[in-house]
Amino acid sequence: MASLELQVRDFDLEQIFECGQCFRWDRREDGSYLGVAGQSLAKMSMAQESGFLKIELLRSGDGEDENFWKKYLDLDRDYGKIKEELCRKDEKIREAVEFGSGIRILSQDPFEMVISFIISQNSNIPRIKKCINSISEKYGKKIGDYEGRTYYAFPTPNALAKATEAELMDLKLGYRAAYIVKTVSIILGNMDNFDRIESMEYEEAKEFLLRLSGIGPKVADCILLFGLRHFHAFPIDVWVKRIMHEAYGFEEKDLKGMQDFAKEKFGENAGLAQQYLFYYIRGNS
DNA sequence: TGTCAGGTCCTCA
DNA sequence: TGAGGACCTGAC
Repeated sequence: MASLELQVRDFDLEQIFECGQCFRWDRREDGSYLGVAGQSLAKMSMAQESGFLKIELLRSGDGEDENFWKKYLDLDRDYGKIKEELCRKDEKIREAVEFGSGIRILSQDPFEMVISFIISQNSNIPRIKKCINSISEKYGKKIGDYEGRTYYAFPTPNALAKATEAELMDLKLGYRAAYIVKTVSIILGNMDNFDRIESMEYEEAKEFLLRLSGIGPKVADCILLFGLRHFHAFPIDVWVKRIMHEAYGFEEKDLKGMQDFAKEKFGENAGLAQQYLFYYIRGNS
């Protein structure tokens, strides 16, 4: 079994995996995290020597080498500098940054993000995780067994195209089943565009996403931030509404005001600011 | 048992 | 345009 040791800064496994950006990692009793990324199954823990992350590659997908994990964990970005800039903005964001100072934005697969965040609407994290695991088990490629459990990769668009609405309803996706069937069909019909979505500008990518079924402004911004690395995307969910009301006095309906404010105040790092604020309000209420 | 959860879509003024 | 209700399901 291969393993990697990577030097990390501004890095906290719990904060990264519990800040709501991903649904495929589970905390173990010893504080390590076990999960699937791409076609790989891995276990992550902090090495005794502080500042080193240990990644045990329990099953490794083709080409998913050290560079894959560096990109996945966004290790080449200087979060220290970004945090410093954000902290200068005001007292509230400074508190939030200090509270979640080890958060990093993962670089996840765009298609997986599309489906995962359609599922996330009007739901909660345990249920979202269960639905994503069910979909992966039924339509994804088997990765391997570990400690008595079988792990599967998230399905490709072609594999998920085999799913019917009734089958997805059986997996307890509820009314989101119809959205997924329609969205997968639209994506497969526009594969040329979807293939180049990672190189699109924010506005073009968002416009494309909003044409899919079951994707509104909030879900689109989650996909843009967590799957397409648009760091200024500022997803506004109920928690962000809450903290924008408490910290900055916005009416909860005033989404446009919040977006403009975030763009103006946090600029190109609005998405990371959103994660700090989100993690802070969830951890303090 | 009822409420609410990381929203979107549809209808109707 | 924007407000308000419907929508699957399950954790709490």
